[in-house]
Amino acid sequence: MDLSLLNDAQREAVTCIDVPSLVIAGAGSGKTRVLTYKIAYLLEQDYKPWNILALTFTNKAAREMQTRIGKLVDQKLSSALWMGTFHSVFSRILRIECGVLGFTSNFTIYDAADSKSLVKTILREMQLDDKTYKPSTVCNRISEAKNRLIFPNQYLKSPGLTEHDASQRMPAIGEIYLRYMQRCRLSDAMDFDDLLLYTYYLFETYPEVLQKYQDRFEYVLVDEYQDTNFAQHRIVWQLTQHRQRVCVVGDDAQSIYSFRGANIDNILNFQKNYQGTRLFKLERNYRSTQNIVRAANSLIEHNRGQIRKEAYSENNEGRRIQLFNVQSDYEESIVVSHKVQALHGRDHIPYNDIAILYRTNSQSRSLEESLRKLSIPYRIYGGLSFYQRKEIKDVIAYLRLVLNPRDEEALKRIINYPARGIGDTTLQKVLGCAVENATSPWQVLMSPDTMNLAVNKGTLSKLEKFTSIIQSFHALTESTDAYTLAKRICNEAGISADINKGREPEDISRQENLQELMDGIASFVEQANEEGNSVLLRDYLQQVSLLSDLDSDNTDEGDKTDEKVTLMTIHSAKGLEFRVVFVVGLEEELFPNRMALDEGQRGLEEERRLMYVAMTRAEEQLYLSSAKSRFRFGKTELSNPSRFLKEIDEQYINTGYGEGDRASASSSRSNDFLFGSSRSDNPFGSSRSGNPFGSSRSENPFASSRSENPFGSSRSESPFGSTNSGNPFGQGASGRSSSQTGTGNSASSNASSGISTSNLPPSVWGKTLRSVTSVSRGQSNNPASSNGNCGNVASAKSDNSCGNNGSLCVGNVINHSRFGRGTIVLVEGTGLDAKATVDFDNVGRKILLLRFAKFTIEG
DNA sequence: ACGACAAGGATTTTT
DNA sequence: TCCTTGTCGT
Repeated sequence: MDLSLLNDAQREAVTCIDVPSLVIAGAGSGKTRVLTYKIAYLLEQDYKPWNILALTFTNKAAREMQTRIGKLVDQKLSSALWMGTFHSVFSRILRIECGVLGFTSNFTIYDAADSKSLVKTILREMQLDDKTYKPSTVCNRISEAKNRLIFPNQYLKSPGLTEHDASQRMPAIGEIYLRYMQRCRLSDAMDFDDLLLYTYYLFETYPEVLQKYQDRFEYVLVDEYQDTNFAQHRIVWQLTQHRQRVCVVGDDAQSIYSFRGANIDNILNFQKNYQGTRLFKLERNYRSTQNIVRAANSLIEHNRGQIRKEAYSENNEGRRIQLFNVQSDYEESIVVSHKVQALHGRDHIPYNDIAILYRTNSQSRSLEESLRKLSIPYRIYGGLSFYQRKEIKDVIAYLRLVLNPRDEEALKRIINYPARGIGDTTLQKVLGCAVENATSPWQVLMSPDTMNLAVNKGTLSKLEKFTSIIQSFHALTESTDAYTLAKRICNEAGISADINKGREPEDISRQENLQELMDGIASFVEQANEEGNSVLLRDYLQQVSLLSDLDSDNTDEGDKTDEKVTLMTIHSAKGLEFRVVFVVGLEEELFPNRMALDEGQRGLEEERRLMYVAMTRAEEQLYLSSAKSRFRFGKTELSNPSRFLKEIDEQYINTGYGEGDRASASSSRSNDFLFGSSRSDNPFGSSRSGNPFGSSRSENPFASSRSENPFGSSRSESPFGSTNSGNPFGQGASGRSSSQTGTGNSASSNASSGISTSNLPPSVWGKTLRSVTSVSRGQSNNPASSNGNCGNVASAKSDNSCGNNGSLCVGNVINHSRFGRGTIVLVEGTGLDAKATVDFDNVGRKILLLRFAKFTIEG
C-alpha cells in the first residue's frame, strides 16, 4: 500500500495502531481517506477483516468506505469487514443475542412514528391530557433518558429527573417511560434508541457475551465521533476497554446532532477516557478555497469549547463570498435561480456541481418554483421520506405484523385497513383487554374468550377473519421469499385492490409508490439470491427498517449522469461537497432557528456549527442570502439578517449582487443590514432557566448518569422497575427469567428462540433457498424470474457443469444487470450450486450464484 | 362504522 | 400554508 499519497499528519494517524488515536479532522481534510487507509493498513498488518469494526454515521458512508477500501486491498477482504452504522451493526448482534433479553430474533424496530403512536396510546390509557403531555415532548424525554442509559426504574428513582418533570407539570413521565418499555417488550419491538440501550445492557449484564465481541473486535474505528451520544460512547468503551485498540475520527466543529442526543463531550473527553491517546489534527483543507476556509474559521471562532485547530487551505485564494440581501423569500428564489442559470450557461458549471442548502425543508418550495420556471433541473433530498408515505407504511405494517404478530403498532395500523368493519371502539376494547391481561393485542385476538374480550358476534367474526388471514401469511414466513410473500399479501389482503381503484393523480402516485416498494423488495430478493443470502421476509425487514431514503435512493440508476442542482437541508449535506454552494435563508429565527435559540448558548453554538458545515461544503464559490421578509405559517413575516452574517469576517465577503448579474436589477443592494441599527433592540440570547439539557452540567438532570455506571455491578436487580413475575422485563412470553439464567452459555440458550439467519453461511440455507426458488419462479409476475434479457444465462444455468463445458468460462466478460461490466475469474460448483467469482469494473469482486445471476456474456 | 367537513395546530434537523 | 386532528351526520 502506498502511504506516500498521504500528508504527514494523515500518515501518522494511519500508522498509529498501538495506542488509542483521536483524529480531529477539519472539513475537507481527508478524514475518510485516513479511515480507509488506516483500515487497509490494519489489514496489511495482518488484522483479519472480521476482527475490525468500523462504525459510521450513515449506511451510505459505510458503503462508500467499503468500496474505497476494496480498491486499496482485495475486495474479498474489505467485504468481510464489520462495517455499518451503530444501529445496523448492533441490531445484527442483537438479533443473534437477544434471546436472553426476552426478545426474539424477529423483533420489530419501531420508527419514530411508532414510538409517538405508542406514547399516545399510553397517555390515553393513563387518562393524561395530551395537551399538557405533548407526545413529542414525552418521546424526546424518553429518548434522552435512553441515550444516557437511564432505565425506567432509575428514572423514577432519580430526584433530579422527577423533580424536573414535576416542575414542567408532567410528573408522570417516568411512569409513561416504564409502561412504554414494557409495552415494547410485549410487542417484541425495539425503538431506535433501544438498539443501543439493549446492546449496552446486554454487554453489561452478560460478560460472556461481551467477551465474545471484545474478542471478535480487535480494532474498533468510529467515524463522525462528534455525533455519537453517550450510549454509543459507552458501547465503544465496553468493546475496547481492554485492548484500547480504538481510533475515533471527527470534528468537534461539525457536531450538529445534539438534538438527537449527540454529545460533543465524547470527543472532547476522549483523551481523558483513554489514557495515552495520541491526538492527530488534520488541519489542511483540500476542498475549499482559502477565502472559504478563512471565512468559516472566522465564524466558528465565536464558539467556545472547541478543540483548537488551525484549518487552512493551500488552494487558490478564490473569490469572496457573495452576499445577497433581498426583499423576500420570493425574490431570494429568483435571484438564486438566475445565478444558477448564469453559472451553468456562462461559466459552464454542471448543475450537479451546484447545491442550494437551507435550514428547513419548507424552504425548498419557493426555490423549486423558480427553478422550474427557468427549466433548471433539480433534485430534492429529504422531505417526506419514501418510507413515511402512508401507502408504504401500510404495506410495511402488514409485513411487520405477518412476521411478528405481537407488533402492536403494526396491528393498530392495519387492523382496519383496508376497511373491514373493525372500528375504533373495537380496537380500544382489544387494546384495553390486552393491557388488563398484560399481554399483546394479538394474544387477545387469538383467545378472545379467555381474555374476556367483550365484543358482539359480528365483530368477533370480523376479527377472526383478520387473524386467520395474517396467520395464513405467517405460516409462509419460513419458506417463502419476501417478494412472493409481499405480493400475496398485497393481493389477498385487498391492498392492491384498494390502491388500484382510484384514478386521481394522487391515486396514481400511490400506485407508483406501491410499485416502487414492490420493485425494491424484488430487487432485494434478487440480490440476496445472487449473493447466496437468505431471502425471507425477516431478512428484508431487517434492513429496510434501518434504511433512510438518502441511503437507498440516489444510488446509481443513471441518476448520476443526470445533471441536476441539489437541494437539501444542511444536515443532509454533511460530508458532501460541491463546487458552488448557496446557503439561503440567513435570517434570525430561521437560521439560527428559533427553537435552537430557545435552548440558549448551547443551541446557538450548534446552529453556528451548522452554518460552519454549510459554508465548508463549498469548494470554489459560496453564496449566502438573506431576505427581509418571508412567507411563513401562512403569512408574511419580517425578519432580520442572521447574526452569522456579522460574525463572518467582512474581508472575505462581497455584499450585494456582484458582477453585473441580471439579478442585480433588484432594488436592494445596500449593505446596511450588516451594520444597521435594527439589531440592538433584538431580544435574543435569553436562555430559559430550567432547560433540562442545558449546557451547564450541574443543572442537567441526567448528568449523574455520566460519571457512574447506572447499573452498578448487580446483575440481579432489574432496571425496568418492579413488574409481575420474577422476570425483570415484566413479561413472560419468552418463558425465561432472563437475567438470572445468564451465566450459562448464551449462544446455546439463544438457540431456542431462533437464531438470526443472515449471518450463517449460505450452505446452511441451501435447502430453504431451493424451495424458495421453485416458489418464486412459479410466479409469472415476479420480475426476478421473468426477465427476458438473459438468454445466455439460461444456458449457463441449466448446464450442469458450466465450469468446463458450459457457456461460462474464466476470462469471459459479462454485463450484469446491476453490477455492470465484469470479468469471470473463477467458476466453481455444479448444478444449482454453481458459482462464479467476478471482478466488476466498478463495484469490485463479487461471488454470484449462477442460477440467480442476471447477466449477458459479452462477445 | 365511516365518510365528509371544520377547526386547529404546527411547522428543525434523522439513525 | 399545509397537514393532522376532531366532530358531525349518515
